[in-house]
Amino acid sequence: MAKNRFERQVVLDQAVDLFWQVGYGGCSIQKLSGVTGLQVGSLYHAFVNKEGLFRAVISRYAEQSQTVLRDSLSAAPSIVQGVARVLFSVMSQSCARDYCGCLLIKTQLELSISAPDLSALATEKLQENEVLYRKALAEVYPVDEAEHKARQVMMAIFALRVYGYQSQSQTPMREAVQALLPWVPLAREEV
Amino acid sequence: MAKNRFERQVVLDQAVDLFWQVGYGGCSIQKLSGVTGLQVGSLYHAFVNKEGLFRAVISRYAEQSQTVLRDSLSAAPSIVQGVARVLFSVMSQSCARDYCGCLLIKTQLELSISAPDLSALATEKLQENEVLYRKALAEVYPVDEAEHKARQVMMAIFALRVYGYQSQSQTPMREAVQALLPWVPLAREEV
DNA sequence: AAATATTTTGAATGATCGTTCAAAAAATGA
DNA sequence: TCATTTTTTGAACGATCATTCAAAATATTT
Repeated sequence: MAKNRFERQVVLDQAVDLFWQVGYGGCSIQKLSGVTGLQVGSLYHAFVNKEGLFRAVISRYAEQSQTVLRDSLSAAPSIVQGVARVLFSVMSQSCARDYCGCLLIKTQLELSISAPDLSALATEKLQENEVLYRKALAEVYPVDEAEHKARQVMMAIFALRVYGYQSQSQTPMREAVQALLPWVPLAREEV
Repeated sequence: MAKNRFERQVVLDQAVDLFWQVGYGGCSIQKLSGVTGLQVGSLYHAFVNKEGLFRAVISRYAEQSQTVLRDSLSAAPSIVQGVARVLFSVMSQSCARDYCGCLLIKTQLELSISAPDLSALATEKLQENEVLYRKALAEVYPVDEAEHKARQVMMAIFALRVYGYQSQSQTPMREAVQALLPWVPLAREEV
């Protein structure tokens, strides 16, 4: 059993970047070959087909962002300050020059008709994020209120991920999020 | 000067549906030929190329949705009730079986890297919608408050357009929007 | 070291892509 | 009606697409 000569995670990260930028339909196996340095046949050997590679890419992306989310929430002095930090992070990403949104949201929208299974996979991963917020918020709120607030946080992030395409600065977004989620301490200097 | 034998608006509406469902990249000229009944050459004669047809499609879609938006806001007994009606409309669309989101949002996300001009066109049209909300709200609020509330409405709609892919029923969305936009009268029976 | 198993190569396949264009059809102006 | 202009046709082009596969290279086992 000869081992792979490439590092699966490195290849996946390169594939994540390309899919993230141009979407599932805009990304060809030949382009992925160019970006990863693997030949076309090797990609098929390792991931079966384009859909298999994309599923691995979605899982990799979701896994990474869930790790970041978990760490951000647990590292903050309080849950709500953790939520505030995550929101700040999303807002600052939106203003970066090479901003290209959220891969899961983009996948959900792009493939809902032409590849419902892949769209549903992205939806599942997003729902796992909502569960993370719910569990964290349940530590300081009653469960039903935590559920509601988690949904509100998800919706605020969705809004930022879309609004980020037209916003140049963070200020209007921060004001808007503060109005939408008044229970999140965005105003304090240290969040 | 021989007249076109097809009706431009009908063809555009058919093209809107296809682009809306499968996106810019997922939509080929040959498929558009099949859907519209026009031959490939006729489409090129009328719209120059795929990008030209897509620009016309985006304008058509935006024009239609702006008309609906304007009418909804002006027909309501008050501005805020008009906003409530629009939000209800978005929520009910999200729960339809053939839901496929908002063409402008999908375009913005899909093409931000591979076709920035087309992505920016979609952004412009969305900003025109925000202006409509702002002008309407300025009739009952101070201009700066109208500006803030218009942005909040846009963000709530963005959130619904994305969250709609995972929500089965309207109730959780209505509760969330009510929490995010407490000044919008969603609770009343007649909005 | 030899035999075996696995991975990597990269050219080739047929399908589909966006686009072109000369010829045919249809509409208009005279 | 006839000449002219415009629209429509639909086959064809090269490029790119997802996928395949036999041969070569490499790793593991014996």
